[in-house]
Amino acid sequence: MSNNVTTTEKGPARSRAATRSAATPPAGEIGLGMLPELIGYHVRLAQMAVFADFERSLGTLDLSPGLFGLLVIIEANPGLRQIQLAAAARLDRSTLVPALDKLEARGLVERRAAPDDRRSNGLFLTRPGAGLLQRAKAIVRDHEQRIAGALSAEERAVLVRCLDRLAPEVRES
Amino acid sequence: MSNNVTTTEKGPARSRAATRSAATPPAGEIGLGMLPELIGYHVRLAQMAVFADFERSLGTLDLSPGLFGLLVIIEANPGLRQIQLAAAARLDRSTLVPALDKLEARGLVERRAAPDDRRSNGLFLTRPGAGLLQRAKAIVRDHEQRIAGALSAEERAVLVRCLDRLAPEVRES
DNA sequence: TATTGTTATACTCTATAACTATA
DNA sequence: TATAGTTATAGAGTATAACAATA
Repeated sequence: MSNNVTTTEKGPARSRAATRSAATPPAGEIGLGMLPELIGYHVRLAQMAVFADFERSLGTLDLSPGLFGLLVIIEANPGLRQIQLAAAARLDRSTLVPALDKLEARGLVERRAAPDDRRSNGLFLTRPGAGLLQRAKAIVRDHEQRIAGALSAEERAVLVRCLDRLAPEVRES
Repeated sequence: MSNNVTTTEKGPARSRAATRSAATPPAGEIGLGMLPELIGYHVRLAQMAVFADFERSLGTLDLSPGLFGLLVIIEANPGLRQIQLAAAARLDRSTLVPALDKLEARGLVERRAAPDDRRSNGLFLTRPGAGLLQRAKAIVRDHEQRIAGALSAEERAVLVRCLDRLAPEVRES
């Protein structure tokens, strides 16, 4: 099996690549080789497209996808310690610090000294933080409908189940 | 509808969150709020897991996923111009320069002055570059089997088709 | 004037290692 | 000794703006 130069496998033999070995491949006919056969390639493109919409949507509130995720987790777990939040968000604890600094500087999140262990901080949403998050969640639900609008509820469920089954060995964490 | 603190929606009311407002949520019970309802969340986790395996696999050859993709596209389109490669790889042309510098410094890729337009370079794999790419492709095929091994051929096809239908509006490029 | 490749620069996200204050 | 948070630092990966050579 040789590589496809174009995406189509069959069809009449085009003018051979060798015929124009030093020439420029015509625009619009640039092949991607084996890349479209790789699931990771499609996952990456989907990620880029979904995140572009996500970022543009939340940009209204000056929130990144990452900061939004932190707010959601803090809301679901009031009093969470930084190290626990880092684990839940799959970040290093040092990565979390500047992110929380931003949220705290904007008055959305509060670090309260933990009563039982003075090394730790308990994390809480402030009232403005909770309010902003409610608006953000509404925006994110709109985003979700926009990006997945072409898929039925069943297709979405299948998609998520397939995604969750990818690279199981890497996920033992 | 209030937010779920844990992932489970129903079930007997647990000790109220208010009861331990300043306490630490027990480890292993950290909820993720609405995040698991978002397709983008699962896409991102899958991306991270797949890329981790991809990077580890190709690391053997000191190749990143990005550099591998460039080699594949050049192989499929000998003589490609940098601006065309940038478009195919969805990179800015300025981003491509240091990547090609790396590949050229390792003797894997050659920039040849284009005969018809002296502003442009035609890109070609060297013989060692083509050889390395063959080995890389074999590694990547193994990687593909490893990450998608839990999915049938049909499931993989469904997954890819669903992924390609996400965020269609953002993809008009 | 417009385009190709390049350079300088900067921004985001992330991690590692070392420090501090507690435990 | 070990852990929670912090700091300093660095490395990918990406982009924008400006420049030289060429069209």
